[in-house]
Amino acid sequence: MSGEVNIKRLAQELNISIATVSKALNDSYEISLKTKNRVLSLAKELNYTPNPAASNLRSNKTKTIAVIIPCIANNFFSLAIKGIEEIARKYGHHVLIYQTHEDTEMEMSFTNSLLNGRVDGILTSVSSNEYNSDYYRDLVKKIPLVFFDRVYESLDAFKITTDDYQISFTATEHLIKCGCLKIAYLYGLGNLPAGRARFSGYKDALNAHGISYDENLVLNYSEDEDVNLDNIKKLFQDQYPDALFSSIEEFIIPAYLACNYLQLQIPKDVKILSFSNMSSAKLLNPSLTTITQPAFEIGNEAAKCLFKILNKRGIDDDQNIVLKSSLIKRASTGC
Amino acid sequence: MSGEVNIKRLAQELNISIATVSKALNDSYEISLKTKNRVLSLAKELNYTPNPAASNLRSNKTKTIAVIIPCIANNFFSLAIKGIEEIARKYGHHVLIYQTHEDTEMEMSFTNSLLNGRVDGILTSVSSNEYNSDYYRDLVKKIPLVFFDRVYESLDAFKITTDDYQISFTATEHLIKCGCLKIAYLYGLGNLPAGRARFSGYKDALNAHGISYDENLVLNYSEDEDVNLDNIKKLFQDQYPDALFSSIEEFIIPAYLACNYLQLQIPKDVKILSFSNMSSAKLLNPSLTTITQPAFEIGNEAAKCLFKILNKRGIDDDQNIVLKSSLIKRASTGC
DNA sequence: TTTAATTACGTAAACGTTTTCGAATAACCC
DNA sequence: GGGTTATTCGAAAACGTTTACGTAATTAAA
Repeated sequence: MSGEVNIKRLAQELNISIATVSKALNDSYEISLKTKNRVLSLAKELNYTPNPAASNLRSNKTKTIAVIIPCIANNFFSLAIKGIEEIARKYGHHVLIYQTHEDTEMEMSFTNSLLNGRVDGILTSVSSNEYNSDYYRDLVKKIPLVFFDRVYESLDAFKITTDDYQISFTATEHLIKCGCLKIAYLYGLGNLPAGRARFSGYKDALNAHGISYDENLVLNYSEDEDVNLDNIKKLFQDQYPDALFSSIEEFIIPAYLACNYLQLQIPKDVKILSFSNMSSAKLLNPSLTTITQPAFEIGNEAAKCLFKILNKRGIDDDQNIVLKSSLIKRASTGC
Repeated sequence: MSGEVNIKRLAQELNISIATVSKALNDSYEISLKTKNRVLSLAKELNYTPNPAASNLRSNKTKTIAVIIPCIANNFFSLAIKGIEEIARKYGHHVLIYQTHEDTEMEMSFTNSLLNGRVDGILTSVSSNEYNSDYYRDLVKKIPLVFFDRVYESLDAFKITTDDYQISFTATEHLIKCGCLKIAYLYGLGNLPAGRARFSGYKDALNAHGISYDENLVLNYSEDEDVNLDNIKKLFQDQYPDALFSSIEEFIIPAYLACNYLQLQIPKDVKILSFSNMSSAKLLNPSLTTITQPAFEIGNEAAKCLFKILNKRGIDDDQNIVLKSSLIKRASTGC
């Protein structure tokens, strides 16, 4: 009764050739409706699905895409993946996930392992630890690829990003309007365009309001949580900032802890604002003013873009899609 | 110069047969060290990696595993995936991710799509919406599979779980010791063993301390956030509980919001305790007492278990691994 | 009626590996 | 030196599809 069910078996039981079966399954115009129905119903009865390896080997299509991100345990990326998955399902594609942990070597190693036909295309959000655009300049010629959020600006490639500069400017202005004059900047994302854009928005907003930029108020992110906590404490003790503007979510916890430790009242003594997709931002003590990126939509758009490429449609479309983030004002900035 | 590089090309350039190349690449004992080195170095030079589809088709090995979970944008699952990925990398395997969104139909559909040789094995955390153990009873005979966290108890299969009953008992006792007498239970996970175990721990702890169980204090989870919020408000207005014990993270935000809305002070008027892997639990207002599952380790153990099966080792080992969760006492329970 | 076009299906090659089996050479034993 | 055993490699089949091409039967066009 059983025994592996493959296309040959279907052909035998129906007394037709395997070519006919294959074409019927792929809804080819060469096959009559009658035969198609016979094939389909037997396939269903026997629970037949084509062997992916064989199909892929012959057709050079995998129905699989890869997502390469720094870390999955991050609100932004897990939401983005959710957005990607939704589109992948719609197109019947499978999704491979790779985490680089911000390690450029790993990032390249994963990517290279996908170039032998394992996937049809790649969605990637690059690591912030090194800027190797040479590698990606070659890569985009080899495989359909869409960058999202963490992109390489100079590259002639498809990119989905957000209005980092503008929203950062707006957010800084908000702090200024709330009366802050010494706004510390918690710097993340290294040399990536997103990191630089957020920083520029901050500096330009200061400048536009006649506040001089002070590099002593800028703190760089460390991958060691404890170091960040210590650095923030030190920042408070040395510079007495009246606000913290964090460019990444990872600073939130140490920032709040430092305030607790130093008995600083938020927002009375210091105001806090951060880029974040943390769902509990509204429940923090006090609730946190955030810049929230449309993470799900970014994933969604990136995937849509990739499938456009895979289906050879709209390649002439604009290569850059920029989505808007939103500033959600809450108690941590006071006003 | 270029042109697709495959095993035939390597063979030609080295003037040996493709069989020899293949064996050399797979480190076969039949091949001399000298030839192996020649092959390996040319492969490296040409950036050759075997075509996965061809390899898989012939060998019936995919070097790929699948992870099927309800939702990736959930702290527990994203951490678990991180744990899974770590092991998968160690074994050089790729990881496919599927989200069921608690939809049993989707869950079965995804799973079925993996039975034609797309993956070597599956890690799954089942949906809570329906209890279809018949399906899984058949499934485990067809493909290597390990359940984690959300398992089917009765099944003769590999399962990685946590001490839900015991930790739930302990947590309930903690609330009782803090003086609570009307502890409401926010019920999640439907009919799954984890859901029932957590509930039993709660009830048995009440019983052990001479507190009678009141079903009016039990609230069931709804997938609609607003409904949960309304239900919690209603619960407060009708039953005046002095504590909320939530069996899933999803109740936290509506619970806090309801308290805010009704001007109930935590922990003075009502104490809150919840299962959760939320990293910001310590920053909530007030900080939240949690039962935290070792999510990363669960993923880790589940993956290890799967690779044991795939490598046909230790099949005689115990099929069930139970890890310990921890009760982290914070301000929301007061004492 | 003849010819061309259309429809519906089959034959067989191809995709890039892995693996079985056989063969050739070298090494060893008595 | 005859026979056995290692060692090292190659020829060819196989994995389960897809697809270019051929062909027979039917239909349409002339």
